[in-house]
Amino acid sequence: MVSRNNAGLSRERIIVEALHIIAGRGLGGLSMRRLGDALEVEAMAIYHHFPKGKEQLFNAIAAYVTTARVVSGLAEGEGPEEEELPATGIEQEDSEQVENLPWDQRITAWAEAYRTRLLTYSGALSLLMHRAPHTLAEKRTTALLEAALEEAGLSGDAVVRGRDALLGYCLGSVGHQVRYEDREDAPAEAEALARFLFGLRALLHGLTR
Amino acid sequence: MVSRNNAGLSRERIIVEALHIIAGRGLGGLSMRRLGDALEVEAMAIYHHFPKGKEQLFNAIAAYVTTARVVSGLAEGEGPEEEELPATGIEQEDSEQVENLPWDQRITAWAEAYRTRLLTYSGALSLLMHRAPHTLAEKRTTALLEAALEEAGLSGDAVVRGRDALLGYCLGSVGHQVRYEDREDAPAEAEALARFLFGLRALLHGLTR
DNA sequence: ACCTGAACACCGTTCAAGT
DNA sequence: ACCTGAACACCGTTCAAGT
Repeated sequence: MVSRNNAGLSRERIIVEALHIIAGRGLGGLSMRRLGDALEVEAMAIYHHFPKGKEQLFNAIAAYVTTARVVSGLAEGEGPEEEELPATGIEQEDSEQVENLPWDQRITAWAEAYRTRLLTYSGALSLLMHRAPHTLAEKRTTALLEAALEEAGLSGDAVVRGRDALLGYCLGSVGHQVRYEDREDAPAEAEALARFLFGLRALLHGLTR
Repeated sequence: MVSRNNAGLSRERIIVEALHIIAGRGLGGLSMRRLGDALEVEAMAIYHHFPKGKEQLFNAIAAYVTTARVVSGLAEGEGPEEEELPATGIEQEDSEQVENLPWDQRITAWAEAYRTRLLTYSGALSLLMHRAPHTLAEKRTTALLEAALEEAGLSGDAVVRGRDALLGYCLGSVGHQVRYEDREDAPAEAEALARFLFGLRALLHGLTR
């Protein structure tokens, strides 16, 4: 046993460690060799879990970041793949928690959680701009938003357009915040959240009247 | 004269060529060496115009993409720097064209132009997520949006919050569109524009009631 | 099945040198 | 002032080999 073979390598461990490096040194600071070092493994071992290399790892990170289970801090299970995942008890708990609220509170609760998740992994935000992996989480989000908007009285094209407006607003609101957060005139997080909710309420109001 | 020295190198030529490469091969396909080849120059010549290297070039690209003059297809002058640029006649013409419209049409005209610009350079969209260069164009946008919202009756915190909601919505709406455009369920551009305007109208309505 | 280690082509950047 | 060309450290990825 001359090697530092760590035997515990998995897709999720790799993704989590990659996100750790991204958080610390930025997306440009993530290299396969550095990732291997952090995992106490030769860089080439990563290719056994992501045969298509760094691009596939990026896709997996994008899927991971946009998967709801992550935000709950309950990400010890399997990591999300490009393929769909079977539902987990945890995710169902999350949605039941919210199931009996009025439509606008359901959307607001989802939006706040999504925003938190994106902010937590803000270093990976630029990965999301060109990747929309098919995940179960994405389908659930679509269903949640469309059902809520229908409950609010929307129908026809307005449902899918309203849903995209909300998805776009959340993505862009976080993007705008992250974009400006290294500037001297950047608002504190409390004010950033207040602005997010202000715009969200306005959008919801405008969509449903 | 043994070299391929092209003598016409400038910051703007470099930026434009870089955006061309990004459009063709993606952000990851842009390397200093490839950029040098496209400019018919040794890669190291670029460092004379961007002494701090690729990161500085990325910042300049981000500034360029978010500068209004570009969208008019009138970008033959000097490129935007990280520092402010003096106003140009072209930009003034643009704003006068719009100056006498009602506030909501001013915002909508700006938003459509901004969206077009971001879509034109969508390959560089992820560069914007972590860069907010101080440009004259940004100050003008801020002024335009805030003045329009005040004219609509907003005051106090609502002005800056409404302004950020609009900036976030535009960025995110384009981001959401680009994100999904390689998927089979992606809407055509006409529908994408319709969705953008639908959400924008809703947001404007909600902000001002 | 899972990981190593050498190898290859490519990359960003520095620096001394050329004009 | 502006560009070249060699050099260096680092990178992604392939592949044969080890266990």
